Amino acid sequence: MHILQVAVAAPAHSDLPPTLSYTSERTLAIGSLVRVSLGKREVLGIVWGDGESNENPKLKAIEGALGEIAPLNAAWRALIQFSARYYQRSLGEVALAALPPQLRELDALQLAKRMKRKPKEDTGSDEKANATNSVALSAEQSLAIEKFFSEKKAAQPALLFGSTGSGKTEVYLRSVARVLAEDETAQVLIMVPEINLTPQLQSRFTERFAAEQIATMHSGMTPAQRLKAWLLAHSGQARIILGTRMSIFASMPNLRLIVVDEEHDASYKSQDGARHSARDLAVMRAKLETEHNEKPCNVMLGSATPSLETWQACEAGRYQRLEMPSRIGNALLPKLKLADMRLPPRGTLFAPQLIAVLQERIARGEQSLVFLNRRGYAPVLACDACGWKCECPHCSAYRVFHKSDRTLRCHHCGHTERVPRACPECGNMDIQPVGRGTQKIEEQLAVALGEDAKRPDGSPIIIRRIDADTTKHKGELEAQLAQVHAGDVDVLVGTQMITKGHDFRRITLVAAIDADAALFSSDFRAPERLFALLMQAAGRAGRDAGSAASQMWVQTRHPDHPLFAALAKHDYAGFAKQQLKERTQAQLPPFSYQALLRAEARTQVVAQAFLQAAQEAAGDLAGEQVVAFPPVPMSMQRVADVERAQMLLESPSRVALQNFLSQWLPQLRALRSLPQCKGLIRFAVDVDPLLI
DNA sequence: AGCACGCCGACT
DNA sequence: GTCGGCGTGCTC
Repeated sequence: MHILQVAVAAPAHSDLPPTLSYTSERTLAIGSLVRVSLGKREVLGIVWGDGESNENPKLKAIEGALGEIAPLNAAWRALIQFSARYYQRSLGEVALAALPPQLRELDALQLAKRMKRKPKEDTGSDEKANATNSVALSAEQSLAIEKFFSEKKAAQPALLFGSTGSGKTEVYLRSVARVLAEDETAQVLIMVPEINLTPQLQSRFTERFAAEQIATMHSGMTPAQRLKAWLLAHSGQARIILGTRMSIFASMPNLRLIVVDEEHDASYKSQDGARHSARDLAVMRAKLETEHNEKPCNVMLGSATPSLETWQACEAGRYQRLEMPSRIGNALLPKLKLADMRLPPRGTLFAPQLIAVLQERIARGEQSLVFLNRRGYAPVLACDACGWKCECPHCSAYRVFHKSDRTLRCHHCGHTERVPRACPECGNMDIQPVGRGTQKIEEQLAVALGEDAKRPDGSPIIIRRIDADTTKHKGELEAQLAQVHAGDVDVLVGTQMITKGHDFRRITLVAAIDADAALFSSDFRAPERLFALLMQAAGRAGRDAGSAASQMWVQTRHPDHPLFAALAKHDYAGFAKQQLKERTQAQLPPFSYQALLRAEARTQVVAQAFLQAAQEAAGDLAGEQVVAFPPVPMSMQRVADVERAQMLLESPSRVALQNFLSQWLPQLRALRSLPQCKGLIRFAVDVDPLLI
């Protein structure tokens, strides 16, 4: 009789140990998938070890093994183990969440049927005519690839620092081709921030590697598609895996290369469940794969505006930096123009100079892009007489006025109501939308550009708005983008979603309506994000070599801010240097490490009381290395009638913070029974939070 | 997390 | 008299 240690989907902080012991008639390889009974139900588990465990004589036997599926390998298990430890979640929770949902639900019969079905035979036959590397490489690209494969220490992470349009994608493609050609079993993982925003990257991979099975992984897929993609990767049939942050946990037995495109993008940080950073895990995974396998696994992080964490790692020599400063075809980056918003009267939406240049572009038959670079721009309804605003009854937020169906909607809890005819407080009939939504920007822009504005052929101008509202149905985004590409649109108005991933070759002017909120934000990462956003937006313009006169306009009341000086020179390095200096002085990341403890409760008092008790518990453990700041309400204090508070922990040492958290968190469960914590709903820790 | 057991309000 | 609310407790 064998005793197996099995990881099951136990929640973060139940009293259960990391693995549960079961007996088995026959021995099973570590990493095998098994069905086990847990309480009254049968769940999927992963064999994590086979230690003798004599303390419990009445162990249950495993119900069965999923023998058709190969065991998960040691490198994968090491990644799961690391992630559970680092992000302070239970092993089972992380391990099982990393498997496709359908694998967990399938009963043995269905699964056997699926496995028996012959996987589609490789139609690409033997001539893997993959590398149709027809495009000539620039000198910078060649050098980057050579350095990536030769100069660095094995498995040292590399940053591909290439400006917009420098051809990073081609470097990814060549690197992938090289890894696949060197070893016929090799697998590569390409991660992108949001798959639906990067169809161009996806199609370039499918075209270039037409003979390869490519598995895509993202949250928009159906459960069946996810299972299929997972099996393709796990079995090694798919050698290229293209996916969002979830794909970092895919099982790839022969992983040799990980590419993280737009590595600075915040969507690599999960915002629910185990709040992991897929970018950081990619670096760790490459290291673990190298340690556990015979052949090394490399990791390449690509960005024109890297995260300051990554940049600092290069400065410190921990990462290799591959630089590609030039744009392909010598296309010029647009010239930065600042519209000083202190000059026109307060409340002016568009600077007169901006309107003038927009009219010029229209007259020349060129396209422009106008975007709102901050959230909270949504229009709210307000009463002039008594000052009433359309607050959500369940959240500490205003509901947003949707003109199309005349409703007030809360974007946090979904609460929706018809727009009231009169002010609910004082009965005043004159309630007006305030604030600037994209809808309003679109309307006002039409007014500002004037009715007499005409296209070169004399037809009326067309302004097109693209935002979450106009693209919520499938295919709408693509259809609208196609219109832009076809030249049927003169001015494109939208949120920052349109600055991501799409090339608008005919756009010669990009304008950011209001950059100021980020300049003096309490969030220390706001300038970093603003710089990246504006650089990315600028990259949308002037990709065609012919458009030497393309411009990037930014409206601001602080035109002298150093961020704009760096932006004007497209000088990320200078900007990073200045930011890192500030971060050193303030002892902020990457020069310190942070974690947040968040609490949710019926009342704010209880949420804070719990954190208060947690802070007291931290007292002895924290030592001098870890500072626990006082509890504060979260910036979104109430969502769907749940009050939220949080507490920041900071340490100059990652290890000290880790050690502290792993001792502290188990103690916190006991605090729930304190009288002042009655009504606490849940608490969770966020390691390396992006938003504080 | 599920899924039980367990003790108090409005319904056929 | 039951159906069902969600509070507390357990799962190898």
